[in-house]
Amino acid sequence: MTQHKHVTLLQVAKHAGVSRATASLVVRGSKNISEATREKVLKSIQDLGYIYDRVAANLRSKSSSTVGLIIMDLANPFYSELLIGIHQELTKCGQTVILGTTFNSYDTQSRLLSTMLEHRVGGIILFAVPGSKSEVIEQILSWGIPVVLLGRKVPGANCDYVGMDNVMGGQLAVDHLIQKGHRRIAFLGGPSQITSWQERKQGYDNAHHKAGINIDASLVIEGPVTRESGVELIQQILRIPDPPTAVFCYNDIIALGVMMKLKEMGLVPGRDIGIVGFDDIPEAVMLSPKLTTISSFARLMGARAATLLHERIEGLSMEPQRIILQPKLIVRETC
Amino acid sequence: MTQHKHVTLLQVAKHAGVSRATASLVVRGSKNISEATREKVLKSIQDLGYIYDRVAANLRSKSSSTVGLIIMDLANPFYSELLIGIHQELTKCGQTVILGTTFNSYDTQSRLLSTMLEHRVGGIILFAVPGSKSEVIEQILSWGIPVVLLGRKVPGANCDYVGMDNVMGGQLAVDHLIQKGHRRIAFLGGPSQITSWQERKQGYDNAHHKAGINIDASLVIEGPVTRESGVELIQQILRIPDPPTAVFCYNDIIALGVMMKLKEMGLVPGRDIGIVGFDDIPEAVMLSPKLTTISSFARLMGARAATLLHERIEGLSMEPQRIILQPKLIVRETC
DNA sequence: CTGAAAGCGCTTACAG
DNA sequence: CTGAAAGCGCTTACAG
Repeated sequence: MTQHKHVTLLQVAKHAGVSRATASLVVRGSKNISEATREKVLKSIQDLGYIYDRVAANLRSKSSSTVGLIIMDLANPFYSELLIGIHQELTKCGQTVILGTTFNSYDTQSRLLSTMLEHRVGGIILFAVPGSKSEVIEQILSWGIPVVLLGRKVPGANCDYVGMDNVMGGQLAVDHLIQKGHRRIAFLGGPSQITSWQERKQGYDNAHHKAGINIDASLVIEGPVTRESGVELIQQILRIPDPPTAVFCYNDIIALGVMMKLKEMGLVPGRDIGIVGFDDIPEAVMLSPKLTTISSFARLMGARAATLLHERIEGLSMEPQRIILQPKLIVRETC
Repeated sequence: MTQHKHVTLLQVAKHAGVSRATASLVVRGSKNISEATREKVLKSIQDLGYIYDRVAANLRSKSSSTVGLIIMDLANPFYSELLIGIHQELTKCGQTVILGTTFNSYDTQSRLLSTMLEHRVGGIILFAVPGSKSEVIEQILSWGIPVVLLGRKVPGANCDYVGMDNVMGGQLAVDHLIQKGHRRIAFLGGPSQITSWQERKQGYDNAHHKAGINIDASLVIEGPVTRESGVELIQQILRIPDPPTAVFCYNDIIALGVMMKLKEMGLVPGRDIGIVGFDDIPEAVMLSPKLTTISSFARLMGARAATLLHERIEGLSMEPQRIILQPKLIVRETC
């Protein structure tokens, strides 16, 4: 039963009294093998404790059964949700996931990309770091390895993209705040170099224009995507001469920090100050008051990216796709 | 610059005017290569757009640069934290992580283990599903592939284990509740088949015995590890004739559900009913009132497991280790 | 279904 | 450092 030395397919074949080619067909689940032969081989595999070497098989057949996934930061539940969606979908089609996290570092991303290419992944799902170059993407594509960009576009890169309508999301959020009577609305947090920030800001602008409200640039402050940054930014914005009556946060993580600090200051979100987040992470509903936010359907987004990548790997040659999910305003208690 | 066909090491060698063996030494960073030769080869690699094929190299040299990681559920921040710790540590030593999630399904775990073995991982970190058999572990070990068990022991399996002192954790939690004057303390949630549940329950028992309080079996209800389960269980336990005045939750996820429901019922955790959780997930501090809990140092636990696995892979042959982290009571606002 | 041969891209081992 | 050969474990292609 237990076997200490490495068992190869040839040994299995000998044990079963068939040829190596036949054994190979059996492990790959070929149709043109008689039931009797299949059973003989499977029994030998059991008896010898044989493990199929997918790595060797991939080398010979020039195929791959792995997919690289590069995201920013597991600590943000938004990415966990994304990962869940991707992982579920990819596992369904027999792909194994190689994981990498960049923590927003360009160098880390470069290193991860190299590592994954060296491991001969069949494709890559990339949540790109700010400042990513389209040349890098194009180069990978030119090697025949499909790339699906997730959440953030890379300007100039002509490849598949799955993301959401951030402009619309920003607009929905700010429309709602305006409709609730707010006129001075801050936009807090997030790095302004990335497209999703720019797009949400665009939505913020659009909503103001539509309502005929002038934008006060001092109400827009960027920052890293952490709770700490939220804590910091809300203090900063409340110190200005004419502070905002409501805040649109770049995402829920920022909103978490903002709310923590507000409660500490004795202010009640939703009563004393309006707040809208972005992403609808599971935590949003656990806060009190519950966070009003824009859902970005992270799991679905992940699943879509996985499906798209899988189609590419299967060689369905179509034009680069752009899948843009529509955001949804989830009104809860903070506005 | 850009290259459409697969470039091999032999082509690089020819381009650089050296032998294949020399080129191989360069890509592996060997010391006994002159600086001039190294530069020539590196230039050719650049010019041709060569990608080192780690898969082929691993096949030939019978080594591996990947590690398999099997956990339950990414949606629980406890596992995200674990993953962060593991991932950071493993990346440091040049290992690539292959990820799998079981969602508590034995079959899924079996499938993931097979897949990882077929991918020739150098080792496996396993957060074992309830009901895992020690034979399976022993078999993998017998193939020379180290396994580190994380968080949950598998009875009978003689291999490395990194976890925490759950008995002590349970005891700390319940000691604290007793010291705060509670006498009827519920233990809610978690699957009783897994060792960590049994150990926390043991701690619960110990604290009661130490204080000379009888245990009322009707105060202990198990259940799945979800917020929904927390919501359900707190309702159930408050309906009994003589309800508890405090609750020790199997973990913070359960506590989250419990607190949500209590607040909905108009009860204030910490004032009307005492609550202690387990794990100290980042959310614990974001709740209001903030959750008193037992920290299980997830990131550290992950890092320790990764280091241990790495040592094993390096072939440091020592007795199977048991690393048991000490839990810590974090007193906040719910008790 | 079998059998013998070649090859995937690399490393190993060795004589020079 | 070079060069030629063998081999890691598999698949491919083909004649039988």
